[in-house]
Amino acid sequence: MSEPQWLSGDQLAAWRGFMRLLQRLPAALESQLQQDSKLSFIEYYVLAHLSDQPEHRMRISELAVLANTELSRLSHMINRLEKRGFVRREPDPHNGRYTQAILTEAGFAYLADAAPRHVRHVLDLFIDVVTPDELRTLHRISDKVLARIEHAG
Amino acid sequence: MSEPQWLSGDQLAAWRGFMRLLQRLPAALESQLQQDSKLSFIEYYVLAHLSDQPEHRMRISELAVLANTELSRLSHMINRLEKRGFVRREPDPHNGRYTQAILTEAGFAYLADAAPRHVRHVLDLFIDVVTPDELRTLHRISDKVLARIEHAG
DNA sequence: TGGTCACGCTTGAACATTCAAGCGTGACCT
DNA sequence: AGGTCACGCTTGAATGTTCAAGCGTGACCA
Repeated sequence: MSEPQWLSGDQLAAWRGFMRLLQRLPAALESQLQQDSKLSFIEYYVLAHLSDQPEHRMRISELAVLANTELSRLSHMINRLEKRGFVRREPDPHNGRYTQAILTEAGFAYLADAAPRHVRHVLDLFIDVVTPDELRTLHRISDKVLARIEHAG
Repeated sequence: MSEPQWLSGDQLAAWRGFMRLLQRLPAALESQLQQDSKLSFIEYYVLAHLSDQPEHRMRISELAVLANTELSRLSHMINRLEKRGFVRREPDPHNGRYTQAILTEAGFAYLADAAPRHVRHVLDLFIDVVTPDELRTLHRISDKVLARIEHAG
């Protein structure tokens, strides 16, 4: 049995290929980030999202949504980033219930150093390999499937 | 800074959408498998690959390649699957250096029970959402990017 | 036959993530 | 003011993964 007969041959082949990509692409990017900057994929994007914010600060729960991660995981992660001096916490001045994560100077500098290599890798492994038309299609697919996932979940 | 300027606006939007998919789709499938069958994505595919083999058995190192995982992780994983009675180990009769993982009857039955729901979910969240043409494009993209990754790594 | 080596796999410790429970703050009601 | 509640976040234990080291087997060579 293995793969029940509800996917056609073509569908199955496409799904398998895509699943492999789902595994490999993030792994490849992680491994570059890890090697060059000792950051996991998600740590990188946490720092990146913070650096996008006006004051380099953001409520932890918002950050969790953007980074697509559970609050608990993010909280542990921020502990580690705090230990490394890249981030610190502060209670939200407007509402003591919230906590803000703030990118430190050191964190910003670290990110600025890591980013070019990471982006180069994204270009090398992905963007440069795909035609603009394929990229558009992929974008459309992503949006549709994501909508389906949100809607189902 | 955050996202350096080496991706155009369109590219960046597409990449972000796709990254989100990269996160969400596996997570959604995992969560279904976990809930319905107490299996992780990768555990499911380890069992599935075994069930594909002639005797429901396979060398652990080959399985690691197919399942896209490190040997060590797989070894720990097989320990757990062994404890659950889904898999057992045997030295390869032809070469004592190798070890085979073998799907037990119970493991096969468990997989057979889990599979339909999983496949249904794959159809629901992914296959049914995408046109045949889009699927073909995605297949092509996957192959190209994977080739690039292998080639680079 | 014995020595060395590469390789497949395992192991245990370090590290990260998940899960369930709990703490503190502010909102709302009386 | 005081009681209750929902929510944001944290915490520690359980679980899973990664990393580095080690064991055993067979290949190769003398």
